[in-house]
Amino acid sequence: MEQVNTDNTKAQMRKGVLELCILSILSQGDAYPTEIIDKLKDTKLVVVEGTLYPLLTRLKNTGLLGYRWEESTSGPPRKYYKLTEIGEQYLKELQISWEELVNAVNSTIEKGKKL
Amino acid sequence: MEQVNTDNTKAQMRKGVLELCILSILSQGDAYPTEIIDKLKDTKLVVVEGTLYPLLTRLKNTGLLGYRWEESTSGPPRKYYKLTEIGEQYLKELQISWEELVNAVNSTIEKGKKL
DNA sequence: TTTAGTACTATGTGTTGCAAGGTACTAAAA
DNA sequence: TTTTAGTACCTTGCAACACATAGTACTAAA
Repeated sequence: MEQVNTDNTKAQMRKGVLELCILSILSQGDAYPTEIIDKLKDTKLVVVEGTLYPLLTRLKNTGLLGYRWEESTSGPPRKYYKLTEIGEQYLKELQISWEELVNAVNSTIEKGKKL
Repeated sequence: MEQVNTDNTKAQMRKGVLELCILSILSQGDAYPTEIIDKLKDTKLVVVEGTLYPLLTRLKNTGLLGYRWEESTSGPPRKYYKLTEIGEQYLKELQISWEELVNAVNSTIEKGKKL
């Protein structure tokens, strides 16, 4: 018998929506990775470096993000990421997909609650 | 430059929530796999056999589901899955996790839309 | 000159969704 | 009787992803 692992499922649930959240945050203004992690933490979405950095690189390589280096007075230079025009369009698509998913899941849950 | 792949992200978004949806459907009453796929399709969540069967086996092995065989007059026998008591409790937890996720993501999106 | 804090990067692992292919049962058509 | 269509279940192999872990490097204060 395998173990019941709620935490694992919670982690799985977050897959995919991270991309949406990161693009949303960057639509508010440029940000560097550590800043993004803090902002996600504010909304109860805990993401660690090992997750965020590869994801940002992926988004950059697909042309959704650009970046620039900026000096810091309190440590190493920061890599500020910025939403490209393609990224903005893509974000709108993802927002629609997200709404559709929420509706689909909620309608399934609602049907269950009726009985 | 890699390709921008919306479909892939959509698929990723659904990860984890499938478990929630399947348990929700089974909370409405016992069902066999093909039936579950049809019900998910009704709510715009397309799931294929290669996804569902391993998932059902996993849920059974963790004790969240049980099953029984039932004869059919129109084809091979059907494997009816049923939510166990542990499964019902687990479903409640997942529903809470889902609500938390929706709130977290929506608050991130909302902040973006303000600017 | 050592320590603490900040920041970015790389590697390896486990889980998962899915495509593709396969088996087997029933009933109706050829 | 054989073939075809419909239904249903199952397995294998792959690619993507999140994460743990470990490492490098810069600044400032102790």
